[in-house]
Amino acid sequence: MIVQSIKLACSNCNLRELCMPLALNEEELQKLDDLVTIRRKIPRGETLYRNGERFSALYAIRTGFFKTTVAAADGRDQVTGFQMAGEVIGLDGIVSDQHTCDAVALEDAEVCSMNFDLLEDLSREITALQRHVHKVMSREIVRENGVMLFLGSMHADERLAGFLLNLVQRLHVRGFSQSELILRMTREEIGSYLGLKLETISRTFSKFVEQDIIEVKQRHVRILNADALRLIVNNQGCHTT
Amino acid sequence: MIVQSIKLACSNCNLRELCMPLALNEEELQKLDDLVTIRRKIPRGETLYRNGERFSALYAIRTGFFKTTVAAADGRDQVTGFQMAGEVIGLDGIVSDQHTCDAVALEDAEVCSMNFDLLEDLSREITALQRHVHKVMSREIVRENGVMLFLGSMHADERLAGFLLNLVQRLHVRGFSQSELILRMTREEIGSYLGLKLETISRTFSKFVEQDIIEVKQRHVRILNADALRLIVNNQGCHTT
DNA sequence: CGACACCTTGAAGAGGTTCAAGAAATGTGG
DNA sequence: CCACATTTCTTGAACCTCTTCAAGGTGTCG
Repeated sequence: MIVQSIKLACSNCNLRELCMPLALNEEELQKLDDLVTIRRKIPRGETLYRNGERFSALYAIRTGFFKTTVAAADGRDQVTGFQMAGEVIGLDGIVSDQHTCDAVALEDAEVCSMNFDLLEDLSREITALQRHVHKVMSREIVRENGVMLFLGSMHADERLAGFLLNLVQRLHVRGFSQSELILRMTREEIGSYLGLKLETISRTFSKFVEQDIIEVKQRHVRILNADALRLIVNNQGCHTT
Repeated sequence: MIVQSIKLACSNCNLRELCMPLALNEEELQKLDDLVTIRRKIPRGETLYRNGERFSALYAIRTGFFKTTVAAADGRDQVTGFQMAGEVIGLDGIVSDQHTCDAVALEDAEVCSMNFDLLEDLSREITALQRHVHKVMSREIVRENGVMLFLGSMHADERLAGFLLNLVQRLHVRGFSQSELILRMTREEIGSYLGLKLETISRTFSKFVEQDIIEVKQRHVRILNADALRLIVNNQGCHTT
């Protein structure tokens, strides 16, 4: 757990548009910079926080890729999300002052730590920041609603197609390709997130490859036919069998 | 859509402990009362809000019972939650100023409408209220994490057992029995929530009845052996087959 | 009382899982 | 830099849970 006291500056951060999309004046930006003072590096495989740990801060991801998981009483666990640069994690800890899931770096990562008490103080002063915090939390609720729809009423190929489209869309917003991506997680982690076994993920990938919808070389995926994926998600992909 | 301008008073509300568990002074309570001025009655079967509708307020449920659903592009829909008195709904609308799910009353209901802009204004003034809003949203995120765990990695009997325990626990907090409950929703709605078909719900109920874990008379359920349900959820109920 | 929505149960079927084996990639230490 | 161990991925075959389809039963409300 490496904590560095490097002075950061939201005002200069190229992720601000994603992370803090606000129209702030000079003074407000300065206060924001004062809030986000600590940067933490999380090597691949290490946790940013764990279930049961005391909650004190939200984290804005600067670089890297995370998964969050919740554990059942008997040890089974479920991936609840994958998070990338510009996204905020740690919201689960607010309600009970304890984190209720684990956040694990899937590649070397760097996060900006935002002390939550200070964030609350500041968001009482800066209306736009208050609104932003509310939107970040609401967005997470809506995202989870979408996952529930996937898990509760979609087939394996629909889930995986939607997953790929979602990933590539988020990467595209960050300036990456619309059609190529590198998976930072294993088949097993994808499976856990989608409520499927790793073998099913592998088979479904193979099926998509056979249909010339994607190319797969290990973690490297190229989308050849995004429309086909969209049709599959919308359950109109039956005739393509 | 019946809107009444009845003057309400949080200060007198017997649900305040659930809905707004705050230590507020006289003046703050008065401001809260000013915020919550509109009460809406929603007859059974009607919607409080719909996907696509403009978002303007959160709703605190005074009486009655709701379900929320999200719809897929092809029409399939998924129940994302059941909400009862003292719970707050509408959080999904904050992020995009539009609701992204439907909220349907499963029995005649009454809600207190809280204009969200005013709520934000007030929560900048009252620290305890700000904190409370954050906790309500975080609680919803954590709840949905739990549902994802259910949907993603549990069997039919585990899901239903967990569902019953959760319902009865929430009812108990509200002063109802720990062992008896009346289901306000159909088997199909339970099934949708749990990612199962209504026949599976029915069969699993029957299985629990045969094992003397519960009694079922239509919507009326009596829990005879809560420990057995807990064992099932924790995946230690195998030997009871 | 009749119409309708809801629930139960059986039998057949499908989608995904489990088990197993081997291949490919990745990392480690000499 | 190569050999070896380990992790990850793919694919096949058998199996199982849940779904689908179907029919009949129960409760409710005008």
